[in-house]
Amino acid sequence: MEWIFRPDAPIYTQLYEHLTLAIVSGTFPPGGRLPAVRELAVDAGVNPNTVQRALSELERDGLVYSQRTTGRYVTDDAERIEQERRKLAEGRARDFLAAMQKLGYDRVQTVVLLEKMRGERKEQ
Amino acid sequence: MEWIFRPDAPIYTQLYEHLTLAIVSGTFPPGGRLPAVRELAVDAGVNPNTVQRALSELERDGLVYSQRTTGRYVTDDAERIEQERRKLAEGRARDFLAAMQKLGYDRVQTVVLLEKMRGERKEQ
DNA sequence: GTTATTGTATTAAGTGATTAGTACAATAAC
DNA sequence: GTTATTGTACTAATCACTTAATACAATAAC
Repeated sequence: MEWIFRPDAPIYTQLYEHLTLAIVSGTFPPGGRLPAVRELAVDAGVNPNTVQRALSELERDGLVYSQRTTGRYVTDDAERIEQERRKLAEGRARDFLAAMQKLGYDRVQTVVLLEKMRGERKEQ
Repeated sequence: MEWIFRPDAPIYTQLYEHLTLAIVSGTFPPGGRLPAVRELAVDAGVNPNTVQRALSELERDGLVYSQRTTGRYVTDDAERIEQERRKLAEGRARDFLAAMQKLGYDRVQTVVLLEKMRGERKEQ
């Protein structure tokens, strides 16, 4: 995994987001074991505590759990993972619509804009 | 104007965004004079320099200009303002589509989700 | 039962950015 | 020409947050 950190946000935040996406998109499959804290830390070139912090948040979200001496695992609950994916998507959508509304775009205008932007994006 | 600042972001940033929206949405009309730095500062309950910083960014964007002793004014150039509004909207849309793609939503699914969220939002 | 590997807790240091204080500069108004 | 009002510049202090260092705890493996 390629770790590149922007300087404008905390490392642990970026780790957290990367890992969340990796789980939600299936890169780390349900029930699978994650690399150990120290392993991830070496891999990413950061302090173990920084990784620990990111993983704690994932645990808080219920996406991973830890077993004291064997390591950390992605939750078995595939439904939970899918639920998280939907929750993240709806949050994004909600924020987006609110921002567009503040800019004076009603929903129709918003969708029209999205359609107009077709072709700009890679693939999809 | 009601100034409420969240603790999770710099005040000057929030001022900048508020003021940008006020200009772009016509609350501060083109060519109109803005309140003085010290006036805004008292109104918002912050240090004048904090207001100054936000206004500097607006100036950098070309949305306002200052005349040394008479005050600051919104640009006359209505086209420029509309251009900024579009630019902001397109930026939001771009970021949104990118985030949704990372979550595994293609464009069709994204629009479907937006439609499904109708009724949740006030007015519009 | 010893050891190695795992996660966890606690504390401290560093770092950077935001905000405030204060003084300066320009000019419109009278 | 004086004054009041405006924007501007510079420096310093505060503050909060992130990261690192270090030590502890649990248990699987042998």
